[in-house]
Amino acid sequence: MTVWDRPEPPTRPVPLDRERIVAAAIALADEGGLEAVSVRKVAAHLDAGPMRLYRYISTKEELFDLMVDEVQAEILPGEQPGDWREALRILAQRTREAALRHEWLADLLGGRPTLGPNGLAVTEATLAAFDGLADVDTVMRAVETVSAYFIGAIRREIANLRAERATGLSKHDWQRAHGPHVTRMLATGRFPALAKAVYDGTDVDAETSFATGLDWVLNAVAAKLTPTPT
Amino acid sequence: MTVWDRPEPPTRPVPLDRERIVAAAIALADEGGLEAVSVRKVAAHLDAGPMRLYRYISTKEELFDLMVDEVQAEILPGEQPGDWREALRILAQRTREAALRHEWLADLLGGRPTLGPNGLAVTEATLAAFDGLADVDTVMRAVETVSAYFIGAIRREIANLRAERATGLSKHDWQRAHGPHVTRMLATGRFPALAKAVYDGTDVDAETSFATGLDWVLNAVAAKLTPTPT
DNA sequence: CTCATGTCGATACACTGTATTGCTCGTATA
DNA sequence: TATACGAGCAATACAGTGTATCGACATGAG
Repeated sequence: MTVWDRPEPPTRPVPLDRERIVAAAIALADEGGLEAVSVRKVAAHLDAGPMRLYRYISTKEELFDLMVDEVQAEILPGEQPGDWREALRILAQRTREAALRHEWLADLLGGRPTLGPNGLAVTEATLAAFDGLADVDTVMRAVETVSAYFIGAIRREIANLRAERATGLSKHDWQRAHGPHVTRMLATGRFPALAKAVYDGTDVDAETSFATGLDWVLNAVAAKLTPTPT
Repeated sequence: MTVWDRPEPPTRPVPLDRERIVAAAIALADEGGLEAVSVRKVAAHLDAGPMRLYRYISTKEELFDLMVDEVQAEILPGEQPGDWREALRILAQRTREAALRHEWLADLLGGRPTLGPNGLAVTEATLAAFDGLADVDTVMRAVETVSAYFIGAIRREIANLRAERATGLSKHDWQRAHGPHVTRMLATGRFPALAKAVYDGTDVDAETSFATGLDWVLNAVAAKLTPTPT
């Protein structure tokens, strides 16, 4: 029985951990969207059988949770500026940028409570920015309001971006982009305000739109933090 | 060959239209969530073969679009109050109520542009509320900001509601509700601001939280509509 | 060397969205 | 009245999904 007759010893399965799994899932989602993430495909990228992943996650939804938490790490800023306004703005912007890097994030944002370590850290950072500026309840309202705003704004931005892409890369020509349907609807005269907005409105890029709205919301928060004394 | 020997003539398929299809899909989603909506199940509820639906929609995503548009009809208020603030508040509240009736709406809100007739009508109503109060661009920013807020807020509310429900109907006991994990994390001392918020914060019901944030955002909009004269 | 343990791969199941195919039946024409 | 046509439908099929179950097998302990 020479070496040539004996088969090589069975290769041990490549070591695995959540980090690797999540990384593979994120890679798949980054190009192909959330629906490109299937247990089988993730496993294949790791040279593993599909069922093996279920030692690390117990359901596919948990995988999504891990993906979101992983991306939250990208959002955490290194240093917190002293100015609460600046701190909040940075957090919002970084969330937006993360969503632009990982468009699938828009599908998940706000969909489930973020209780992972990084998610909690982001919440902590947000709350910490208000430290000492108001009572706990006001701070809670402020955090909720600001984050509700930017989650909604990010979702819409990504949704529009995809819609534009789907209608063949037309840049900012709303009506032609979304095809004859909207044009026809507007022509019915049943939507005068909308028609005016579409035809007379200035095309403003998504970033400034986001920043403007954010600024408004921060103004609102500021007004509540330092209530105008009688 | 008596009547008794002859089989009844083959029953003509029950007539179908988008309205019926969408209604069936909504019924399924209302109890069971979006994932309970499958082409086969919708068709079965209508005594039809699955493939028949593809005469009315060309993809499942289109079915979702129709569902959203259908629910938007519930949002449209009958009469528009003259006060823009009141008008916006009503639109936001009605959207929230619709989402509470149809929780799956939270999963779809903001996910795609709403170009259906009812969706356009809602946008029209929103824009119309600002008629004559500011230039087109300011109005656009205002509409975007307010709707971004309430979409984000509704999503979070539904997400929390589901999370609570999943952890066994515990009412407002955040830490106990989400199990030992959060408690343990808070005990690490790495999230002081969060811990303070959880332990010292007042439990406020979702509706007032929503209304409060909405009010703040509306304040911000108001400030931009009537800029303080020098 | 043997045995227990825990992990993995294979297999299986119920189900998904949708393309294709050919039948069937109501209608229009000859 | 007989025939051809064409639309709308059901049936079938396919590739893929998430996940339960189970048998084998390598690894560590005794």
